Amino acid sequence: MSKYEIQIREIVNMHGSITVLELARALSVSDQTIRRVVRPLVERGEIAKVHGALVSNRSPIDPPFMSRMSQNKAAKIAIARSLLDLIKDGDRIAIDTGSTSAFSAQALRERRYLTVVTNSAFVASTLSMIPGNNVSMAGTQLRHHDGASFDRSAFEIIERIHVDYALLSASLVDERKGFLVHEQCEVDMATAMLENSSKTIMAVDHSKFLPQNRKPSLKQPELKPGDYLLTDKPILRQFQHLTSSLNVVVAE
Amino acid sequence: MSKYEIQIREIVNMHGSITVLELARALSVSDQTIRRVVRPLVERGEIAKVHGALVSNRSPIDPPFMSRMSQNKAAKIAIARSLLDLIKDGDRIAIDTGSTSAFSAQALRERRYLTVVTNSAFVASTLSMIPGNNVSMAGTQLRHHDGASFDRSAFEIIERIHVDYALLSASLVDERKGFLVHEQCEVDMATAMLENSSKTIMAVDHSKFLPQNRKPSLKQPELKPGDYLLTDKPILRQFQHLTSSLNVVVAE
DNA sequence: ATGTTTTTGTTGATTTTTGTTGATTTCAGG
DNA sequence: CCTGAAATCAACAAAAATCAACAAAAACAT
Repeated sequence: MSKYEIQIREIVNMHGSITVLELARALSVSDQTIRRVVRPLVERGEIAKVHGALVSNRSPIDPPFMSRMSQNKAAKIAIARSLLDLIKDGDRIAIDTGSTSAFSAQALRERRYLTVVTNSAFVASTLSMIPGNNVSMAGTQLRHHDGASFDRSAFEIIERIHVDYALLSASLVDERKGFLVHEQCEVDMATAMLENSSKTIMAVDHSKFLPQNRKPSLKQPELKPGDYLLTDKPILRQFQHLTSSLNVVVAE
Repeated sequence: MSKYEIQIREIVNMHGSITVLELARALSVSDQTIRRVVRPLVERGEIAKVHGALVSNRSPIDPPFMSRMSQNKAAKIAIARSLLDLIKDGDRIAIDTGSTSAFSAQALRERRYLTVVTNSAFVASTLSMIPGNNVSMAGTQLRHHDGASFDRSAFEIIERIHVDYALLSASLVDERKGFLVHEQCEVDMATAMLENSSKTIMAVDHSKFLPQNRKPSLKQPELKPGDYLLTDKPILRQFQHLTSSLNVVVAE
């Protein structure tokens, strides 16, 4: 491993795309050196190379958020549309971060006079443009991978506004432990939303019921009897004990 | 894959549609090169092509409000792109609301490690997805017509973060009174941003120099000598006294 | 110090990309 | 259906990027 490796990765990712010659000048070495150092990086797939330039494979075009958004797109859109059966004009709703929520926000553009509170800048931006809506963005500093906020002010605002529904999501549904996510701040946010809403809507597409490579371990707050579970395929037997007290809505 | 691919996708998506020749000029290459680079993109379906132009096939999911603010789109895009000459990787910038700012945010996706503070949910959402950026959303309750916030917390956050540049806009440039907007809260926000930045960039397309049906009456804060004025046509004689102490940048 | 190993820069041959020219196609309007 | 302007395509020459090989420099161990 060369001493330039870290710098090169950093610079390439920072620029998105840069020519070998520019990089050579930046590090004051010859272009040939850059080529040599870069070769193993390319082989390992850490950065991509085309004739004329090195390009970061962390493409700014479709950042992680949007790419996550496109996984199981059809299912998420179906779920988002079935949400429209629950949410009526004038309802008040808290919406969490996540790709399903992003699609839900798109769908909810059909509704009017919504009161929305969310910690996702994308959701806030989408729904704030609708005339008649009253949208509050909770939080200040935004995470770069999904444009969501989890700072103290985010919680203060969630806790200040009481809503009819909290729209939550999860990364994995575990047979024994229930709805799981990756980060504690997400649990905290879900808890705050749940506590300040009359009913909770948990939206998880069927892929969340399948085993995953990156396993989340943190448990979402307990749903109340009568809360909703939105999904896109019938609940398998081994999960039914989790959903027996819930209103299960299967989209499609 | 060519080294221009990322830029081409970005520009095409930003414009919605653009001719091959315009794109060639934007990247300072020949039209033939564009055609060659674009061919595989079209084959892969990443952008669409018709006789005469390249058109973005992005789902309506992506630019929710870009279409609504399509007045003088070309001019605003030109201004946004010329902003890239001023703003470098790692700069700190405050961005106000408005369509020019929205286009600027799109353009600034090319930059990395920006510190951004804005009261526009759209700008915040757009730039927060870029890896390395540090984006703060100022404010909570969002106006429905532009997704911007002007509540007390918005000002508190603007005043807490000092930046290199404040990117401001105006609704009309008046020969005698200078840069005008419709609402007092916009003036207040502009003032707060200006006071907490080293340099101010005022971005107004040429249509703002023409008489308008709905006349704004409130005066934006005074620019400092050495501040920037970005526009898309040369300044007419009768306005030159307003801009004499400024760095005027005419896009295109 | 000395010899060995590794890294780096230089050179010229090779490959890829780019710009230019002119022929061909497409489109809009009579 | 025809015509002129604009867009596109094909082909070739020029420019730029890449690669391979070798020599110089630096780092290392003894």
